[in-house]
Amino acid sequence: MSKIYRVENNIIYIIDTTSFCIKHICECGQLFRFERKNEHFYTIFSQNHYANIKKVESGYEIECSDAEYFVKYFDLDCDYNFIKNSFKNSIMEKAVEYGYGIRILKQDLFEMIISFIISANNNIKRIQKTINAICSKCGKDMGGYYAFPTLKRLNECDEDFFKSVGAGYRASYLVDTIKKLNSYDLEKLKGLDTKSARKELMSFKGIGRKVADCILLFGLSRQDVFPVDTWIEKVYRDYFYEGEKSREQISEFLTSLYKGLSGYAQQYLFYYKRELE
DNA sequence: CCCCAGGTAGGCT
DNA sequence: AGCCTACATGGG
Repeated sequence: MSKIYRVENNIIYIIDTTSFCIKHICECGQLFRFERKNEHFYTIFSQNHYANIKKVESGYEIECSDAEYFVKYFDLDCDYNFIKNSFKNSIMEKAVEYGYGIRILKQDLFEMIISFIISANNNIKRIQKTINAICSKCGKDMGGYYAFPTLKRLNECDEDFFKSVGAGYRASYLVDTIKKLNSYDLEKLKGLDTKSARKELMSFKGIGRKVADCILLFGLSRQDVFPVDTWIEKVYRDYFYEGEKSREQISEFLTSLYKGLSGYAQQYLFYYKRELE
């Protein structure tokens, strides 16, 4: 496998697009802070960084605040062709063909915790709106865009504030979890096995099995998880059905099928199902 | 009026 | 352990 990118003057050039499509990356539900300017130009915000991703004839040009950060963020050294080729059943082959350019982003852990608490029983449009409002009101002004707020800054926000930006009944969960995070070392999660880390995450308000699995996948790069939401429940019913199961049981079942590649499989299936409905 | 959206918490058996 | 329901808010 040869590199799919090179870096020059803090610009990342994607030179192999067989497993890189910015539409797929942005619209498979892993990321809430992005702007689609047009078919060929997206902007992504992560933590206190930005990236402008432009489609060009030879691939993509990524002009950004920190090339090193985004090489890691886009998981550019991972061989997605190998991953895609390891899925053998017909539904996965269709899903991979459809979302060929998906990559699982390596996002900021704290940002994932706050974002996915907001995501519960919510729709993507409103999740994006709420998170953007939190950034513009509490995030550092980076000159043209806002950073995701720090824990210290969010600690000053009360329940009424989170309701005012559209968090709804999740506002109290946010306040409670932010308060607990003040005396919690998130770094220690990185040293735990997936089950233990999940158990830790689920001790916070607003984090159940599904939200925990999203945080594990997108914030801690754990691939042995299979977040089950309404869409994956439909996927189970339509393509994997073997009797009634709870969402947790579906997650355990699909993880037992896809093992260390579960997270990837989940994203291809989520994107496929959601785009086709 | 209903149901749904990347579900979870709290209360009940 | 499982099952039930309320939960803010906006859209179809």
